[in-house]
Amino acid sequence: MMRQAPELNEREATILHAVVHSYITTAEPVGSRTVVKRFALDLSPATVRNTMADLEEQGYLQQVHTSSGRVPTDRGYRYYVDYLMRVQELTGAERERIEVEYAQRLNDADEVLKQTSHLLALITHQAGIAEAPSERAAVVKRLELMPVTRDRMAVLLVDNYGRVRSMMVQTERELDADHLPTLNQFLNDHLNGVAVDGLSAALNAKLRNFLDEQRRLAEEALQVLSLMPAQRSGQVFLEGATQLFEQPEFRDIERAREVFGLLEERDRLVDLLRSAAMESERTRGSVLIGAEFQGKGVEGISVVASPYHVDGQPVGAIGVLGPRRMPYPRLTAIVDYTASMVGRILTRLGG
Amino acid sequence: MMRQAPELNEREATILHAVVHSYITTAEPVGSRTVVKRFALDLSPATVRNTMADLEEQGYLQQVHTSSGRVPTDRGYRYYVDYLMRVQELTGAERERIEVEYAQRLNDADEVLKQTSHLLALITHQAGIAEAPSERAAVVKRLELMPVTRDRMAVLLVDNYGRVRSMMVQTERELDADHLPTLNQFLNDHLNGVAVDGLSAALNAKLRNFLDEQRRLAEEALQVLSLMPAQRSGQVFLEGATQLFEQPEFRDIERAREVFGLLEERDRLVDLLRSAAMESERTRGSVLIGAEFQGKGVEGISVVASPYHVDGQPVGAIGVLGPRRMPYPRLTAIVDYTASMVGRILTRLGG
DNA sequence: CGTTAGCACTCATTATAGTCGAGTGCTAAC
DNA sequence: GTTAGCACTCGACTATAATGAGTGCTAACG
Repeated sequence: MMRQAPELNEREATILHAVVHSYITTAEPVGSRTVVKRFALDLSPATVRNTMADLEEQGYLQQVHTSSGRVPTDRGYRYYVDYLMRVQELTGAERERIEVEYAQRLNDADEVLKQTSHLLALITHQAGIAEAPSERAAVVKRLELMPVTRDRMAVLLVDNYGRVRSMMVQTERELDADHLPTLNQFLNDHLNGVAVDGLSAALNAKLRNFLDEQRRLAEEALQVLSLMPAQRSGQVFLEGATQLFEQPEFRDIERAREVFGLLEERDRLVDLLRSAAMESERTRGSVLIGAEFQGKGVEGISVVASPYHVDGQPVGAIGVLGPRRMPYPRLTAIVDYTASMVGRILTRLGG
Repeated sequence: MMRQAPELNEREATILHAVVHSYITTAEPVGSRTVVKRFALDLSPATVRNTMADLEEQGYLQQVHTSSGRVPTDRGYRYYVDYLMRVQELTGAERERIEVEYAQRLNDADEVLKQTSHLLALITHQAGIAEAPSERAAVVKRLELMPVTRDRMAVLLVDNYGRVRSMMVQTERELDADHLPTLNQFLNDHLNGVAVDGLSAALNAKLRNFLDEQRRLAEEALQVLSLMPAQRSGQVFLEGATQLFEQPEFRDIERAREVFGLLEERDRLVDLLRSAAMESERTRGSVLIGAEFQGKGVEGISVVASPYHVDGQPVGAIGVLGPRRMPYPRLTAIVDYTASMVGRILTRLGG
């Protein structure tokens, strides 16, 4: 039923599990009687009380006030997530739901991830977050210059995620329209497959091999590329934030305000999502709980996240954000499965 | 000091003005003594009480409970906005602040409007909303087909707002790469200046004039254009929503939830913004108050909005959303001025 | 010695009552 | 028409008590 659980003996583990589980579902502090009854333990409440006191002393549980029931601490949740909770398989219905959601035509990575944040919000009832692959790390599939006005030009770039990115460039001298197809041809011949933020470097490296006409083209191209604005990092999609109001922990206005403030600042949000996704290396489940966001200025929330991979490389992350009291078994399953879906779809897109 | 005020006699108007003004700044129900003192009226509280009772009977004021001070009703706010409030000139500092905010390089309409929502949120302390011009109504500046893979092609479109829109199109048969420049040339020769959602129609209309080679090109182009996905209507930018938590009317969780729910549904948001902006024809100030959003499922909020114009045509709207108790004189001034800025900038972009 | 029954104790929650004061409506006088 | 005076209303705040869920501790039990 549960993994090897260090530090705690079996009874302690059982009772911690019971408390966390009960609290997750009811949002009420858990008393000794409740534990015995709900989990049909063959123990008396008094015994459970003793164990609970031990768990409190070790920092896994906490009383909201003397003589109230117990509530998990961050540490308690962490232990639960790492060692106690049973991995929950997705039901057939859930799996199907996800498949259906991705069945429609999705043309590029941005659409896929927008859809993902929507899906996550919908089925988890938490805030769904999805970070698109960084534009910097993307690879050029196609590059094209397109004159717009006499002194402005659009640099158009299709990357391996199917996204088209356009940047306006102010050109110094007028462009020779007839000349452009040649230049475009040149660009595509030499820059296909290069990482977006390495375009200039790649061209520079090749420069010595070029002669005459080719060299002239390359220099011209370099000039344009140097004018390109810096690439943005991956866009973040967020959906379902309003659902957080349903959670009793956010009925307190100050709390709600803190969280919504966080959600509005996309930089901090990505930071959090990434931190959580990286947890998957260190601990199980890619879960970040409460105060584990050190110095990130938020407390009382958890993030369940998972990186998604394209060609074996992690290129972005998705996840959900909510109160610490979250149904982790279900959420980790959903997030992991969805992340693998996203990876698969993006890989297909890139081909 | 104030315009011709129908329906109400001078004293009533003065007192209504005083009550609304006071309530807007303090968020506290206004009593007769307060009115007399804060506005140095040459009347006794008792007289004011009588007039307030009259105003209540006529539906301009309201008591939150028997023997409490008065609070404006929707109707009261409406009268205040239409007839009583003094138009407030922007201070030099405010105006400069706005100019500075737009001084940086903004390459296309989307950036301009994103910046606008940010600016509005910042200086009004309400939620700032900005709707970009509809992509449908935009005019083609430049159109280009770009092969991506063997059977997929990007249709790239630069519009008169500097935006580049790209759409992936699945092509039936393989594209002849050498042939593409000719086709692109053809498209630009004939479709420049046409509205985006009228491309096919425009080409169809010209069809009979073409012969041979041209006709072949046109038919080819039509085929591609017919595959283009439908244009989206204008994107909405929203910023500063979190600031609404500061307002006492949104300290009630249920209220906050309602509003945030609304803000998350972009369709309803645009709808509201447009309704409010259109008010500028019917009433003064482009303000929509509380229950005036008939059947839109929101109460207790107001929107101050203003359309912006490009080439004399209204093509979008900007505004702010907050509680009904808003500093209308300042907000209408800011929103109007900002809207004219946006219009000016977009016009310049389009040239 | 681990487990449990019993019991005194704590503390959030709820209900009840009382006080205070801002503000009203009404009446009568100016 | 205006105003002073006054009884009245009602939310906000405070105090007090009752309730009950749940605890920690002690002593007895197997």
